[in-house]
Amino acid sequence: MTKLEKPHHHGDLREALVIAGIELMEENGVDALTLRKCAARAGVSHAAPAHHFKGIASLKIAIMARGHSFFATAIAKEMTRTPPDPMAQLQAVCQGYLVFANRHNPLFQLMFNSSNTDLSTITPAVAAEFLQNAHESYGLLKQACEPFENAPGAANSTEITVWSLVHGFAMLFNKDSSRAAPTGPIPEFAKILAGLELRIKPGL
Amino acid sequence: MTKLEKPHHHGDLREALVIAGIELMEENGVDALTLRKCAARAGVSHAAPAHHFKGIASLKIAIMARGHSFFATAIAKEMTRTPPDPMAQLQAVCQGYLVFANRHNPLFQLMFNSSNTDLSTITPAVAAEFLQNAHESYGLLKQACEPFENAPGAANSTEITVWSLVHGFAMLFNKDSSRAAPTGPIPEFAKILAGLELRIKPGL
DNA sequence: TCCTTATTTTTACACTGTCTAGATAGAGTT
DNA sequence: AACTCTATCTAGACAGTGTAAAAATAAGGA
Repeated sequence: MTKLEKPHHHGDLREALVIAGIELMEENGVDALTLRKCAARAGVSHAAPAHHFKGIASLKIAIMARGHSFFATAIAKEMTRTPPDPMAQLQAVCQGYLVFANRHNPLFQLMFNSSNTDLSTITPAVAAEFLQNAHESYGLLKQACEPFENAPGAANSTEITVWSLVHGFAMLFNKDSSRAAPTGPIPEFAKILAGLELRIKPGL
Repeated sequence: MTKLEKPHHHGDLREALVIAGIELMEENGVDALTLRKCAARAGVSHAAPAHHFKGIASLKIAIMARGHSFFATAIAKEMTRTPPDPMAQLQAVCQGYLVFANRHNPLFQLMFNSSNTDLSTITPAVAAEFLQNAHESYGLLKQACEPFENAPGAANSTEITVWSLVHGFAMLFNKDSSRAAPTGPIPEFAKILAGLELRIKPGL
């Protein structure tokens, strides 16, 4: 069979389904993500995905894994174009975090919606990929927190604090959250982060 | 007609649907919330809810409003049983926040899932009730932040900081979040909050 | 070539949200 | 009391969804 004819096999249906899902969400929001629509967009029957993903939950995890990969890339890019000052680096991580949450809002919502994060019924390989990619972005933040002091008796308090802070800020005060502040203008996150008055570890 | 016979009218179907929805979620998670199941549990046909809510989105908003009411109550209760020291009060607010997020996790997830927060197609009265109740809990947090200094040039930085912090912490580090820390044990939130080193306003 | 496996389609089913038309109850109004 | 009018509810239908099973097709090796 020549390459010009349409083969029965798709070639890389798995990849096509992930891409289709991301596109559907970017175009029409989280709820537009549907197994059948993904299949249709990939040019394949609605039951075809079953051979690559155990079900819609499994496909969602795969999409979330891809999202976390983009996420880590976005944060890393922001870091590389920032001078190696500790505070500037940490600001860059948060900047990347918030920019991604804005630019890929539906994907971001999916990634951090805990009702999708039931890995128990998922193909182990897909679950593993998701966890690894998710840890990647956290590693960048952890690394950026390294130079700063922690609270006494909590070796990781800074990273927990900053992660909670930036994540909560992204969830609550991004564009389109109708619940947002009954309390005047929202400060820039950079100012919020500076308000933590983090201290460089002695001897650095 | 005597009160003993079953009337054609339900009596308070609207209320019954809200309760049914909350019960369904508490029993089987967020995804168990379904228009038809709510109707069934309220002992009514699947089309009956249409007269009280424009659709499932509208019912969800009503449930979220009820949730925010419980939420504010839980926070207020925690405040009243705490001595009127500013820092203790703020800790109490966060304690109430996190306890609620744990004890009513599906409801909490629903309340803060922005994909449900499209008020544009909703009955205005339902939307208004939701916004009012949502602002109630925020008011308590704002009030507890009142005694503390804000960052220069941001009159509300403390409340934004604390709200982001506690909300992010609740989302990321509650039980069952499979993405949680690749980084050792999670500190108590009280320690995290104390780490902010908030200062009482001069003259208080 | 034949067999085996991987991939996809077809068909079917239960469940969901929504819409329509019709039935019934409740509350006036005259 | 009879009549209307409105609110509420039921019954039925429809398109879309996820999932499962069986049949068809392609790909690759023996």
